[in-house]
Amino acid sequence: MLSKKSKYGLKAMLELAAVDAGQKPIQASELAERQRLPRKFLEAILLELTRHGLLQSKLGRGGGYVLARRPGDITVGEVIRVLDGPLALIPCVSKTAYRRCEECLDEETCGIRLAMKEVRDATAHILDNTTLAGLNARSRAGLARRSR
Amino acid sequence: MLSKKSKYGLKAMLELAAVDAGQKPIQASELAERQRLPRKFLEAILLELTRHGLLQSKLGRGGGYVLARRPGDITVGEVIRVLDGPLALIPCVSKTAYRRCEECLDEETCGIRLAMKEVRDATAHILDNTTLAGLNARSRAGLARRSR
DNA sequence: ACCAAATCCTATCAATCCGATAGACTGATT
DNA sequence: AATCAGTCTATCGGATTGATAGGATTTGGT
Repeated sequence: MLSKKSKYGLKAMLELAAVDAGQKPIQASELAERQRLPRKFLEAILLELTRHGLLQSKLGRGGGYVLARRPGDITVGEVIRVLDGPLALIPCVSKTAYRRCEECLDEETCGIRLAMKEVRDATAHILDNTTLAGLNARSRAGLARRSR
Repeated sequence: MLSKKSKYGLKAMLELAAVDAGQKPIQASELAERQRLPRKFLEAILLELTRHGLLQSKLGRGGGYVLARRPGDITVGEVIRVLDGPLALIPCVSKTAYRRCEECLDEETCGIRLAMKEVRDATAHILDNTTLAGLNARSRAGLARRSR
């Protein structure tokens, strides 16, 4: 399951991407309100995203958060990896955080591993090619279609 | 993450599929030993798989477990759904167990939902087309390649 | 009839993670 | 100085996870 942490983090990032005048920072409280997210929890999430270089923060009055890169250059995969860890369903097929499965008798011929590798590759392919900008564009397209 | 429950369950199912004379039941203790899995925990898992009709059990002495269908007719997706629940990463894109995301403002235009739907479709496509027999065949193929 | 072997069932457990909140501190702006 | 907003630490209840214990029940062998 995708944790609420990732969900909330993505919502905030998408919101920031949608505004994207690229300049004036938006406060955590503002983001929380717009998306109806628990303020304090969101703060912790934004902090983590900042530490990992996906957001830039500005302290003090008039401060807040801005995307560290352009919305077309930040992928959903990145955000999820920061907040939830590796995409792979089992550690032995993770590219970013490989670990052996301790109870596995023979990794090379493990059937489960074969299946999970396929899943992880497909997932990574999708999420690493889905950018914030791209998602927002598709959202807007859906909205337009509905109101016709 | 794939839980150990699913992992252990799949290992046991694959082992049963590999034997597959289709007749003599294999005991939980036997399966646990061959795959080095905690016996009691595995028992509970096998029980659950039986309840959901993926295994057939035989009580009493000489009892044990047999696959309920042929190994080519049981998919990895089925097993995981029984033991871990829906494949979808968020409930609002699950086909087998749809539920609304309560904090979502507008499901139709939710960007996260769009991305997660793609992932769930790709995952389901893979896992629902991967059978126990198929996996075992690929394992054997890998083994043969190695020993050349 | 009896015993042994096996599944089935219930209860419980420690450990971990998840979602969330509180409060103090630091830095920037006016 | 006052205020605003991010940063840090600590803590919390609750749920889930992985696992074990102990017994009840069914079956086959002798």
